[in-house]
Amino acid sequence: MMQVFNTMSGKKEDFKPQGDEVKMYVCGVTPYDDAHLGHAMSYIIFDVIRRYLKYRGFKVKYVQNVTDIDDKIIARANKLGIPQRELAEKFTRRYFEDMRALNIEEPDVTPYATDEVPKIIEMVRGLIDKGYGYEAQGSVYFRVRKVPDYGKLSHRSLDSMKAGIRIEPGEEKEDPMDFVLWKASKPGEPAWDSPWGPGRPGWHIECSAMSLKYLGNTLDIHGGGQDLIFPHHENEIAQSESFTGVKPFVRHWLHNGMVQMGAEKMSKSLGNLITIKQALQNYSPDAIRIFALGSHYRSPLTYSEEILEAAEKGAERLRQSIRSEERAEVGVGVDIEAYKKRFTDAMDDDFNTPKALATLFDLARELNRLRDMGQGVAQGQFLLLSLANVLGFPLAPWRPWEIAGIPLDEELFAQTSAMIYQELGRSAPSLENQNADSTIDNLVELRQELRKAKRWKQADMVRAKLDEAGIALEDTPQGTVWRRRR
RNA sequence: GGCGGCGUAGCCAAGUGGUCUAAGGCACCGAUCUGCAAAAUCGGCAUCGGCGGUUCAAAUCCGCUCGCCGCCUCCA
Repeated sequence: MMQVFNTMSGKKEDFKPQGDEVKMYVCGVTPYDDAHLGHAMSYIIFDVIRRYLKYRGFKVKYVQNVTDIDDKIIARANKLGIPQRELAEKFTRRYFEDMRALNIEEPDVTPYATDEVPKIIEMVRGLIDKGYGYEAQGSVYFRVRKVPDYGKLSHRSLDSMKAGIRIEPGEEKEDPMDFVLWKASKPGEPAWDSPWGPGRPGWHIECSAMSLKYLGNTLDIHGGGQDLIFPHHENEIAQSESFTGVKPFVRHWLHNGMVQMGAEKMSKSLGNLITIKQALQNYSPDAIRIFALGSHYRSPLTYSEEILEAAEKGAERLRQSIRSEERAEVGVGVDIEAYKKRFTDAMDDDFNTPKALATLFDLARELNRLRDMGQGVAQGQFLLLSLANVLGFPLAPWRPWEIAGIPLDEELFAQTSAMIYQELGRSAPSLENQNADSTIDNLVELRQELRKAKRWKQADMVRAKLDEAGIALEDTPQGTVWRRRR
Protein backbone atom coordinates (compact mmCIF):
# COMPACT_ATOMS: atom_id res chain seq x y z
CA MET A 1 0.00 0.00 0.00
CA MET A 2 1.30 3.41 -0.90
CA GLN A 3 1.73 5.88 1.91
CA VAL A 4 1.42 9.54 1.08
CA PHE A 5 2.00 12.51 3.32
CA ASN A 6 -1.05 14.72 3.42
CA THR A 7 -0.55 18.35 4.34
CA MET A 8 -4.09 18.45 5.68
CA SER A 9 -3.56 15.79 8.34
CA GLY A 10 0.14 16.40 8.72
CA LYS A 11 0.96 12.72 8.43
CA LYS A 12 1.42 9.86 6.04
CA GLU A 13 -1.80 8.20 5.01
CA ASP A 14 -2.74 5.26 2.85
CA PHE A 15 -3.20 6.45 -0.68
CA LYS A 16 -6.82 5.90 -1.60
CA PRO A 17 -8.08 7.37 -4.84
CA GLN A 18 -11.81 7.39 -5.45
CA GLY A 19 -11.68 5.18 -8.50
CA ASP A 20 -9.45 3.56 -11.08
CA GLU A 21 -8.42 6.87 -12.47
CA VAL A 22 -6.43 9.12 -10.18
CA LYS A 23 -7.57 12.70 -10.52
CA MET A 24 -4.54 14.89 -10.13
CA TYR A 25 -4.30 18.64 -10.25
CA VAL A 26 -1.12 20.66 -9.95
CA CYS A 27 -1.02 24.43 -9.80
CA GLY A 28 0.66 25.77 -12.90
CA VAL A 29 2.56 28.90 -13.66
CA THR A 30 1.72 32.53 -14.10
CA PRO A 31 3.64 33.26 -17.28
CA TYR A 32 5.22 36.68 -16.95
CA ASP A 33 8.84 35.56 -16.74
CA ASP A 34 10.99 32.51 -17.39
CA ALA A 35 10.56 29.54 -15.10
CA HIS A 36 13.36 28.88 -12.63
CA LEU A 37 14.77 25.90 -10.78
CA GLY A 38 12.05 26.16 -8.16
CA HIS A 39 9.51 25.45 -10.84
CA ALA A 40 11.73 22.72 -12.20
CA MET A 41 11.80 21.00 -8.85
CA SER A 42 8.07 21.19 -8.34
CA TYR A 43 7.12 19.97 -11.76
CA ILE A 44 9.74 17.26 -11.77
CA ILE A 45 8.40 15.98 -8.47
CA PHE A 46 4.84 15.85 -9.66
CA ASP A 47 5.96 14.37 -12.96
CA VAL A 48 7.60 11.58 -11.02
CA ILE A 49 4.54 11.08 -8.84
CA ARG A 50 2.42 10.83 -11.93
CA ARG A 51 4.81 8.42 -13.63
CA TYR A 52 5.02 6.30 -10.52
CA LEU A 53 1.25 6.09 -10.16
CA LYS A 54 1.08 4.84 -13.70
CA TYR A 55 3.88 2.38 -13.02
CA ARG A 56 1.82 1.13 -10.07
CA GLY A 57 -1.06 0.46 -12.39
CA PHE A 58 -3.25 3.51 -11.86
CA LYS A 59 -4.70 5.51 -14.63
CA VAL A 60 -3.98 9.17 -14.08
CA LYS A 61 -5.67 12.26 -15.35
CA TYR A 62 -3.29 15.13 -14.78
CA VAL A 63 -4.53 18.69 -15.09
CA GLN A 64 -2.29 21.71 -14.76
CA ASN A 65 -3.45 25.23 -15.41
CA VAL A 66 -1.85 28.31 -16.86
CA THR A 67 -2.89 31.49 -15.10
CA ASP A 68 -2.55 33.76 -18.08
CA ILE A 69 -4.27 36.75 -16.56
CA ASP A 70 -3.35 38.37 -13.28
CA ASP A 71 -1.94 41.54 -11.76
CA LYS A 72 1.67 40.56 -12.31
CA ILE A 73 1.15 39.90 -15.97
CA ILE A 74 -0.60 43.21 -16.42
CA ALA A 75 2.11 45.05 -14.55
CA ARG A 76 4.92 43.42 -16.51
CA ALA A 77 3.18 43.90 -19.84
CA ASN A 78 2.64 47.57 -19.09
CA LYS A 79 6.26 47.96 -18.14
CA LEU A 80 7.35 46.39 -21.41
CA GLY A 81 4.70 48.20 -23.37
CA ILE A 82 3.27 45.09 -24.94
CA PRO A 83 -0.19 43.57 -24.73
CA GLN A 84 -0.79 41.33 -21.76
CA ARG A 85 -1.80 38.51 -24.04
CA GLU A 86 1.43 38.66 -26.00
CA LEU A 87 3.48 38.51 -22.82
CA ALA A 88 1.54 35.58 -21.45
CA GLU A 89 1.77 33.65 -24.70
CA LYS A 90 5.48 34.20 -24.97
CA PHE A 91 6.28 32.93 -21.52
CA THR A 92 3.79 30.11 -21.75
CA ARG A 93 5.59 28.94 -24.86
CA ARG A 94 8.95 29.26 -23.15
CA TYR A 95 7.64 27.43 -20.13
CA PHE A 96 6.61 24.44 -22.21
CA GLU A 97 9.97 24.46 -23.95
CA ASP A 98 11.57 24.11 -20.55
CA MET A 99 9.25 21.32 -19.52
CA ARG A 100 9.99 19.39 -22.69
CA ALA A 101 13.71 19.87 -22.24
CA LEU A 102 13.42 18.49 -18.72
CA ASN A 103 11.50 15.46 -19.97
CA ILE A 104 8.41 16.38 -17.98
CA GLU A 105 5.31 14.79 -19.47
CA GLU A 106 2.68 17.13 -20.76
CA PRO A 107 -0.49 17.44 -18.71
CA ASP A 108 -3.53 15.63 -20.03
CA VAL A 109 -5.39 18.91 -19.84
CA THR A 110 -3.90 22.39 -19.75
CA PRO A 111 -6.65 24.90 -19.10
CA TYR A 112 -5.97 28.59 -19.51
CA ALA A 113 -7.64 31.00 -17.13
CA THR A 114 -8.69 33.28 -19.93
CA ASP A 115 -10.51 30.41 -21.65
CA GLU A 116 -12.43 29.52 -18.53
CA VAL A 117 -14.03 32.82 -17.69
CA PRO A 118 -17.57 31.51 -18.21
CA LYS A 119 -16.99 28.71 -15.73
CA ILE A 120 -15.41 31.15 -13.30
CA ILE A 121 -18.34 33.51 -13.57
CA GLU A 122 -20.71 30.63 -13.02
CA MET A 123 -18.86 29.76 -9.86
CA VAL A 124 -18.71 33.29 -8.55
CA ARG A 125 -22.42 33.66 -9.15
CA GLY A 126 -23.09 30.40 -7.37
CA LEU A 127 -21.07 31.51 -4.39
CA ILE A 128 -23.02 34.76 -4.22
CA ASP A 129 -26.31 32.86 -4.41
CA LYS A 130 -25.26 30.70 -1.50
CA GLY A 131 -24.26 33.69 0.56
CA TYR A 132 -20.52 33.12 0.41
CA GLY A 133 -19.77 35.87 -2.05
CA TYR A 134 -20.72 39.51 -2.00
CA GLU A 135 -20.33 42.28 -4.46
CA ALA A 136 -18.73 45.58 -3.64
CA GLN A 137 -18.04 48.24 -6.24
CA GLY A 138 -17.81 45.89 -9.17
CA SER A 139 -15.65 43.35 -7.37
CA VAL A 140 -16.81 40.20 -5.66
CA TYR A 141 -15.30 38.97 -2.40
CA PHE A 142 -15.44 35.71 -0.55
CA ARG A 143 -16.89 35.88 2.96
CA VAL A 144 -14.34 33.92 4.91
CA ARG A 145 -16.24 34.11 8.21
CA LYS A 146 -18.96 32.00 6.72
CA VAL A 147 -16.67 28.97 6.50
CA PRO A 148 -16.29 27.52 9.99
CA ASP A 149 -13.36 25.29 9.11
CA TYR A 150 -11.43 27.97 7.22
CA GLY A 151 -7.74 27.46 7.94
CA LYS A 152 -7.86 23.69 8.19
CA LEU A 153 -5.18 23.11 5.58
CA SER A 154 -2.66 25.64 6.81
CA HIS A 155 -3.56 24.89 10.43
CA ARG A 156 -4.31 28.36 11.50
CA SER A 157 -7.43 30.05 12.74
CA LEU A 158 -8.93 33.24 11.52
CA ASP A 159 -8.40 34.81 14.90
CA SER A 160 -4.75 33.94 15.00
CA MET A 161 -4.33 35.54 11.62
CA LYS A 162 -5.95 38.80 12.64
CA ALA A 163 -2.74 40.20 14.02
CA GLY A 164 -0.56 41.70 11.40
CA ILE A 165 -3.05 41.94 8.59
CA ARG A 166 -2.97 45.11 6.71
CA ILE A 167 -5.92 46.49 4.91
CA GLU A 168 -5.23 48.05 1.59
CA PRO A 169 -6.68 51.51 1.40
CA GLY A 170 -9.74 51.63 -0.75
CA GLU A 171 -10.70 48.02 -0.20
CA GLU A 172 -14.31 47.32 0.38
CA LYS A 173 -14.06 44.09 2.28
CA GLU A 174 -16.35 43.15 5.15
CA ASP A 175 -13.48 41.36 6.81
CA PRO A 176 -9.80 41.87 6.18
CA MET A 177 -9.32 38.18 5.50
CA ASP A 178 -11.91 38.09 2.76
CA PHE A 179 -10.35 37.56 -0.63
CA VAL A 180 -11.33 38.57 -4.10
CA LEU A 181 -13.22 36.25 -6.41
CA TRP A 182 -13.77 38.71 -9.18
CA LYS A 183 -11.76 41.86 -9.57
CA ALA A 184 -13.22 44.97 -11.16
CA SER A 185 -10.91 46.23 -13.86
CA LYS A 186 -9.56 49.70 -14.09
CA PRO A 187 -9.83 51.49 -17.40
CA GLY A 188 -7.34 50.13 -19.90
CA GLU A 189 -6.92 46.82 -18.18
CA PRO A 190 -7.95 43.56 -19.80
CA ALA A 191 -11.54 42.87 -18.90
CA TRP A 192 -14.33 40.39 -19.36
CA ASP A 193 -17.99 41.23 -19.08
CA SER A 194 -19.69 39.91 -16.03
CA PRO A 195 -22.89 40.43 -14.07
CA TRP A 196 -20.86 42.79 -11.86
CA GLY A 197 -19.35 44.78 -14.67
CA PRO A 198 -16.05 44.47 -16.51
CA GLY A 199 -13.40 42.65 -14.58
CA ARG A 200 -11.14 39.63 -14.33
CA PRO A 201 -10.89 36.51 -12.20
CA GLY A 202 -9.32 36.70 -8.78
CA TRP A 203 -6.21 34.69 -8.18
CA HIS A 204 -7.63 31.64 -6.42
CA ILE A 205 -10.84 31.09 -8.26
CA GLU A 206 -9.41 29.87 -11.52
CA CYS A 207 -7.85 26.79 -9.98
CA SER A 208 -11.13 25.91 -8.32
CA ALA A 209 -13.11 26.41 -11.50
CA MET A 210 -10.73 24.45 -13.68
CA SER A 211 -10.23 21.53 -11.36
CA LEU A 212 -13.96 21.31 -10.88
CA LYS A 213 -14.61 21.42 -14.57
CA TYR A 214 -12.01 18.88 -15.63
CA LEU A 215 -11.78 16.59 -12.66
CA GLY A 216 -15.01 16.87 -10.73
CA ASN A 217 -15.94 17.85 -7.20
CA THR A 218 -13.25 15.84 -5.46
CA LEU A 219 -9.65 15.53 -6.55
CA ASP A 220 -7.46 12.66 -5.45
CA ILE A 221 -4.26 14.64 -5.49
CA HIS A 222 -3.72 18.35 -5.48
CA GLY A 223 -0.14 19.47 -5.60
CA GLY A 224 1.98 22.55 -5.55
CA GLY A 225 4.78 24.27 -3.73
CA GLN A 226 4.61 24.75 -0.01
CA ASP A 227 4.33 28.45 -0.54
CA LEU A 228 0.88 27.88 -2.00
CA ILE A 229 -0.58 26.34 1.13
CA PHE A 230 -1.65 29.71 2.38
CA PRO A 231 -3.52 31.54 1.15
CA HIS A 232 -3.93 29.95 -2.25
CA HIS A 233 -4.91 26.41 -1.41
CA GLU A 234 -6.73 27.37 1.72
CA ASN A 235 -8.89 29.65 -0.36
CA GLU A 236 -9.39 27.05 -3.05
CA ILE A 237 -10.81 24.74 -0.42
CA ALA A 238 -13.12 27.42 0.92
CA GLN A 239 -14.44 28.30 -2.52
CA SER A 240 -14.75 24.81 -3.88
CA GLU A 241 -16.36 23.20 -0.90
CA SER A 242 -18.71 26.12 -0.43
CA PHE A 243 -19.72 26.03 -4.06
CA THR A 244 -20.20 22.30 -4.50
CA GLY A 245 -21.23 21.46 -0.95
CA VAL A 246 -19.01 18.41 -1.35
CA LYS A 247 -16.22 17.60 1.09
CA PRO A 248 -13.44 16.98 0.78
CA PHE A 249 -12.41 19.04 -2.20
CA VAL A 250 -9.12 17.15 -2.18
CA ARG A 251 -8.27 13.78 -0.67
CA HIS A 252 -4.49 14.13 -0.65
CA TRP A 253 -2.73 17.48 -0.45
CA LEU A 254 0.91 17.23 -1.57
CA HIS A 255 3.36 20.09 -1.24
CA ASN A 256 6.98 20.19 -2.23
CA GLY A 257 9.69 22.07 -0.37
CA MET A 258 11.21 25.24 -1.70
CA VAL A 259 14.42 25.60 -3.63
CA GLN A 260 16.73 27.92 -1.77
CA MET A 261 19.46 30.18 -3.03
CA GLY A 262 21.95 30.19 -0.26
CA ALA A 263 19.92 30.92 2.83
CA GLU A 264 16.89 32.28 1.05
CA LYS A 265 14.06 30.94 -0.98
CA MET A 266 14.53 31.24 -4.71
CA SER A 267 11.66 33.35 -5.94
CA LYS A 268 10.59 35.71 -8.58
CA SER A 269 9.94 38.49 -6.14
CA LEU A 270 13.37 38.25 -4.57
CA GLY A 271 14.96 38.02 -7.99
CA ASN A 272 17.55 35.54 -6.77
CA LEU A 273 16.99 32.86 -9.29
CA ILE A 274 18.51 30.58 -11.83
CA THR A 275 16.19 30.02 -14.73
CA ILE A 276 15.73 26.59 -16.20
CA LYS A 277 17.17 27.83 -19.46
CA GLN A 278 20.30 29.01 -17.67
CA ALA A 279 20.66 25.74 -15.84
CA LEU A 280 20.26 23.76 -19.05
CA GLN A 281 23.18 25.59 -20.57
CA ASN A 282 25.46 24.03 -18.02
CA TYR A 283 23.79 20.85 -16.90
CA SER A 284 21.96 17.97 -18.48
CA PRO A 285 18.28 17.27 -17.82
CA ASP A 286 19.40 14.14 -16.01
CA ALA A 287 21.55 16.18 -13.66
CA ILE A 288 18.74 18.57 -12.90
CA ARG A 289 16.50 15.61 -12.15
CA ILE A 290 19.04 14.10 -9.80
CA PHE A 291 19.27 17.48 -8.14
CA ALA A 292 15.49 17.55 -7.64
CA LEU A 293 15.08 13.91 -6.65
CA GLY A 294 18.22 13.55 -4.59
CA SER A 295 16.54 14.88 -1.50
CA HIS A 296 13.03 14.18 -0.31
CA TYR A 297 10.41 16.28 -2.03
CA ARG A 298 9.10 17.85 1.16
CA SER A 299 12.52 19.10 2.24
CA PRO A 300 13.92 22.40 1.11
CA LEU A 301 16.64 22.10 -1.47
CA THR A 302 19.56 24.48 -1.64
CA TYR A 303 20.96 25.32 -5.03
CA SER A 304 24.68 25.33 -5.57
CA GLU A 305 26.94 24.64 -8.48
CA GLU A 306 28.70 21.95 -6.50
CA ILE A 307 25.48 20.03 -6.08
CA LEU A 308 24.68 20.26 -9.77
CA GLU A 309 28.23 19.22 -10.62
CA ALA A 310 27.92 16.22 -8.36
CA ALA A 311 24.54 15.42 -9.88
CA GLU A 312 26.01 15.56 -13.34
CA LYS A 313 28.71 13.09 -12.38
CA GLY A 314 26.10 10.80 -10.97
CA ALA A 315 24.01 11.12 -14.11
CA GLU A 316 27.05 10.24 -16.17
CA ARG A 317 27.54 7.18 -14.03
CA LEU A 318 24.04 5.96 -14.78
CA ARG A 319 24.40 6.69 -18.46
CA GLN A 320 27.67 4.82 -18.64
CA SER A 321 26.25 1.71 -17.12
CA ILE A 322 23.43 1.41 -19.64
CA ARG A 323 25.61 2.11 -22.60
CA SER A 324 25.34 -0.81 -24.91
CA GLU A 325 28.11 -3.19 -25.72
CA GLU A 326 27.92 -6.30 -27.78
CA ARG A 327 28.29 -9.33 -25.61
CA ALA A 328 27.49 -12.75 -26.87
CA GLU A 329 27.36 -14.26 -23.44
CA VAL A 330 24.07 -13.96 -21.64
CA GLY A 331 25.35 -14.36 -18.13
CA VAL A 332 23.53 -14.97 -14.88
CA GLY A 333 21.94 -11.55 -14.80
CA VAL A 334 20.74 -9.59 -11.79
CA ASP A 335 17.95 -10.24 -9.36
CA ILE A 336 15.37 -8.19 -11.15
CA GLU A 337 12.60 -8.75 -8.66
CA ALA A 338 14.77 -7.73 -5.73
CA TYR A 339 15.65 -4.43 -7.34
CA LYS A 340 12.07 -3.80 -8.31
CA LYS A 341 10.96 -4.43 -4.77
CA ARG A 342 13.55 -2.08 -3.30
CA PHE A 343 12.50 0.56 -5.75
CA THR A 344 8.80 0.09 -5.13
CA ASP A 345 9.18 -0.03 -1.37
CA ALA A 346 11.04 3.27 -1.48
CA MET A 347 8.53 4.97 -3.73
CA ASP A 348 5.55 3.58 -1.84
CA ASP A 349 6.84 5.35 1.24
CA ASP A 350 5.76 8.86 0.35
CA PHE A 351 7.80 8.89 -2.83
CA ASN A 352 11.20 8.40 -1.25
CA THR A 353 13.10 9.29 -4.39
CA PRO A 354 16.54 9.45 -2.72
CA LYS A 355 16.15 5.83 -1.73
CA ALA A 356 14.83 4.90 -5.14
CA LEU A 357 17.80 6.64 -6.73
CA ALA A 358 20.17 4.77 -4.45
CA THR A 359 18.63 1.57 -5.79
CA LEU A 360 19.41 2.65 -9.32
CA PHE A 361 23.00 3.43 -8.40
CA ASP A 362 23.41 0.07 -6.74
CA LEU A 363 22.00 -1.62 -9.81
CA ALA A 364 24.36 0.37 -12.00
CA ARG A 365 27.31 -0.78 -9.96
CA GLU A 366 26.27 -4.39 -10.18
CA LEU A 367 25.87 -4.11 -13.93
CA ASN A 368 29.32 -2.62 -14.25
CA ARG A 369 30.75 -5.36 -12.12
CA LEU A 370 29.14 -8.07 -14.21
CA ARG A 371 30.28 -6.41 -17.36
CA ASP A 372 33.83 -6.21 -16.06
CA MET A 373 33.58 -9.94 -15.49
CA GLY A 374 32.66 -10.34 -19.12
CA GLN A 375 29.01 -11.15 -18.66
CA GLY A 376 26.15 -9.87 -20.75
CA VAL A 377 24.00 -7.40 -18.88
CA ALA A 378 21.33 -6.45 -21.37
CA GLN A 379 18.48 -7.57 -19.14
CA GLY A 380 19.75 -5.64 -16.18
CA GLN A 381 20.33 -2.62 -18.34
CA PHE A 382 16.77 -2.81 -19.50
CA LEU A 383 15.63 -2.90 -15.89
CA LEU A 384 17.77 0.10 -15.02
CA LEU A 385 16.46 1.97 -17.99
CA SER A 386 12.85 1.21 -17.18
CA LEU A 387 13.16 2.14 -13.51
CA ALA A 388 15.03 5.29 -14.47
CA ASN A 389 12.17 6.03 -16.79
CA VAL A 390 9.73 5.88 -13.89
CA LEU A 391 11.79 8.65 -12.35
CA GLY A 392 11.70 10.44 -15.68
CA PHE A 393 15.38 10.21 -16.57
CA PRO A 394 15.98 10.46 -20.29
CA LEU A 395 19.38 8.77 -19.83
CA ALA A 396 20.12 8.91 -23.49
CA PRO A 397 22.46 5.95 -23.65
CA TRP A 398 25.14 7.68 -25.63
CA ARG A 399 25.98 11.20 -26.67
CA PRO A 400 23.77 12.82 -24.06
CA TRP A 401 24.45 16.31 -25.29
CA GLU A 402 22.25 15.67 -28.27
CA ILE A 403 19.35 15.44 -25.89
CA ALA A 404 20.36 18.65 -24.21
CA GLY A 405 20.20 20.20 -27.64
CA ILE A 406 23.65 21.67 -27.45
CA PRO A 407 25.52 21.07 -30.70
CA LEU A 408 29.23 20.55 -30.90
CA ASP A 409 31.21 23.61 -31.88
CA GLU A 410 32.43 22.86 -35.40
CA GLU A 411 34.79 25.81 -35.47
CA LEU A 412 36.49 24.65 -32.30
CA PHE A 413 37.13 21.17 -33.64
CA ALA A 414 38.35 22.41 -36.97
CA GLN A 415 40.90 24.49 -35.07
CA THR A 416 41.82 21.61 -32.79
CA SER A 417 42.33 19.38 -35.78
CA ALA A 418 44.52 21.91 -37.54
CA MET A 419 46.58 22.40 -34.42
CA ILE A 420 47.15 18.69 -34.01
CA TYR A 421 48.26 18.15 -37.58
CA GLN A 422 50.54 21.11 -37.35
CA GLU A 423 52.12 19.76 -34.23
CA LEU A 424 52.68 16.44 -35.94
CA GLY A 425 54.19 18.19 -38.92
CA ARG A 426 51.62 16.63 -41.20
CA SER A 427 49.36 18.30 -43.63
CA ALA A 428 45.83 18.41 -42.37
CA PRO A 429 43.11 16.67 -44.33
CA SER A 430 40.55 18.82 -46.01
CA LEU A 431 37.72 19.72 -43.71
CA GLU A 432 35.32 20.38 -46.53
CA ASN A 433 32.00 18.75 -45.83
CA GLN A 434 33.15 17.77 -42.38
CA ASN A 435 31.10 18.25 -39.29
CA ALA A 436 32.48 18.28 -35.78
CA ASP A 437 31.49 14.67 -35.34
CA SER A 438 33.54 13.35 -38.23
CA THR A 439 36.43 15.65 -37.45
CA ILE A 440 36.64 14.04 -34.05
CA ASP A 441 36.32 10.57 -35.55
CA ASN A 442 39.24 11.32 -37.83
CA LEU A 443 41.38 12.47 -34.96
CA VAL A 444 40.52 9.38 -32.99
CA GLU A 445 41.58 7.29 -35.95
CA LEU A 446 44.78 9.27 -36.27
CA ARG A 447 45.56 8.58 -32.66
CA GLN A 448 44.94 4.88 -33.18
CA GLU A 449 47.55 4.85 -35.93
CA LEU A 450 50.03 6.54 -33.65
CA ARG A 451 49.30 4.07 -30.89
CA LYS A 452 49.83 1.14 -33.21
CA ALA A 453 53.20 2.62 -34.07
CA LYS A 454 53.78 2.98 -30.32
CA ARG A 455 54.29 6.68 -30.72
CA TRP A 456 52.82 7.24 -27.31
CA LYS A 457 53.79 10.85 -26.87
CA GLN A 458 52.10 11.90 -30.04
CA ALA A 459 49.08 9.77 -29.36
CA ASP A 460 48.77 11.31 -25.92
CA MET A 461 49.08 14.76 -27.43
CA VAL A 462 46.07 14.07 -29.62
CA ARG A 463 44.13 12.88 -26.60
CA ALA A 464 45.17 15.91 -24.58
CA LYS A 465 44.14 18.34 -27.30
CA LEU A 466 40.77 16.70 -27.65
CA ASP A 467 40.39 16.79 -23.90
CA GLU A 468 41.02 20.51 -23.94
CA ALA A 469 38.23 20.79 -26.46
CA GLY A 470 35.94 18.89 -24.15
CA ILE A 471 36.14 15.42 -25.63
CA ALA A 472 37.12 12.50 -23.42
CA LEU A 473 38.56 9.36 -24.96
CA GLU A 474 38.30 5.88 -23.59
CA ASP A 475 40.14 2.88 -24.94
CA THR A 476 37.94 -0.13 -24.47
CA PRO A 477 38.35 -3.70 -25.72
CA GLN A 478 35.88 -2.78 -28.45
CA GLY A 479 38.01 0.12 -29.57
CA THR A 480 38.27 3.76 -28.67
CA VAL A 481 35.12 5.67 -27.89
CA TRP A 482 34.77 9.34 -27.28
CA ARG A 483 32.21 11.34 -25.45
CA ARG A 484 31.65 14.91 -24.64
CA ARG A 485 32.96 15.85 -21.29
CA ARG A 486 31.39 18.55 -19.25
C1' G B 1 4.09 37.11 17.84
C1' G B 2 1.31 32.55 15.53
C1' C B 3 1.95 27.95 12.60
C1' G B 4 5.37 24.43 10.31
C1' G B 5 10.14 22.38 9.45
C1' C B 6 15.47 21.49 9.75
C1' G B 7 20.56 20.43 12.05
C1' U B 8 23.64 12.90 10.04
C1' A B 9 31.00 12.08 6.97
C1' G B 10 34.91 17.52 3.36
C1' C B 11 29.97 18.55 0.38
C1' C B 12 24.82 16.72 -0.90
C1' A B 13 21.53 13.26 1.39
C1' A B 14 18.50 8.55 3.14
C1' G B 15 17.51 6.41 7.72
C1' U B 16 12.82 8.18 12.91
C1' G B 17 13.56 2.49 18.92
C1' G B 18 17.41 -3.19 18.06
C1' U B 19 19.24 -5.93 11.09
C1' C B 20 22.91 1.42 12.12
C1' U B 21 30.27 0.27 14.26
C1' A B 22 24.29 4.64 9.67
C1' A B 23 22.04 3.74 2.24
C1' G B 24 23.32 6.32 -2.09
C1' G B 25 25.90 10.35 -4.95
C1' C B 26 30.20 13.78 -5.23
C1' A B 27 35.23 14.63 -3.43
C1' C B 28 39.59 12.33 -1.39
C1' C B 29 43.25 8.07 -0.39
C1' G B 30 45.02 3.05 -1.76
C1' A B 31 44.66 -1.25 -5.22
C1' U B 32 43.24 -3.89 -9.90
C1' C B 33 42.84 -2.97 -15.14
C1' U B 34 45.66 0.22 -18.90
C1' G B 35 51.60 1.58 -23.04
C1' C B 36 50.08 5.77 -19.95
C1' A B 37 45.24 7.42 -19.12
C1' A B 38 39.97 7.39 -18.88
C1' A B 39 35.92 4.52 -17.56
C1' A B 40 34.95 0.51 -14.41
C1' U B 41 35.73 -2.61 -10.16
C1' C B 42 37.60 -3.65 -5.09
C1' G B 43 38.97 -1.47 -0.40
C1' G B 44 39.36 2.89 2.96
C1' C B 45 36.85 7.36 4.81
C1' A B 46 30.77 9.43 10.12
C1' U B 47 28.55 7.38 16.17
C1' C B 48 24.26 11.24 14.03
C1' G B 49 24.32 20.26 16.72
C1' G B 50 25.01 20.46 22.42
C1' C B 51 23.32 18.95 27.42
C1' G B 52 20.18 15.91 30.33
C1' G B 53 16.44 12.08 30.61
C1' U B 54 13.19 7.50 29.25
C1' U B 55 14.54 2.38 27.82
C1' C B 56 17.58 -4.00 28.36
C1' A B 57 18.43 -0.99 23.72
C1' A B 58 18.19 5.92 20.72
C1' A B 59 20.64 9.24 15.16
C1' U B 60 15.55 7.50 15.95
C1' C B 61 11.21 8.98 22.06
C1' C B 62 10.94 13.25 25.97
C1' G B 63 12.91 17.98 28.10
C1' C B 64 16.16 21.96 27.80
C1' U B 65 19.69 24.56 24.80
C1' C B 66 22.34 26.60 20.46
C1' G B 67 22.03 27.50 15.23
C1' C B 68 19.14 27.75 10.64
C1' C B 69 14.84 28.01 7.32
C1' G B 70 9.70 28.38 5.37
C1' C B 71 4.59 30.32 5.70
C1' C B 72 1.54 34.19 7.96
C1' U B 73 1.85 39.62 1.47
C1' C B 74 2.73 37.95 -4.86
C1' C B 75 5.45 33.26 -5.35
C1' A B 76 6.44 26.17 -7.55
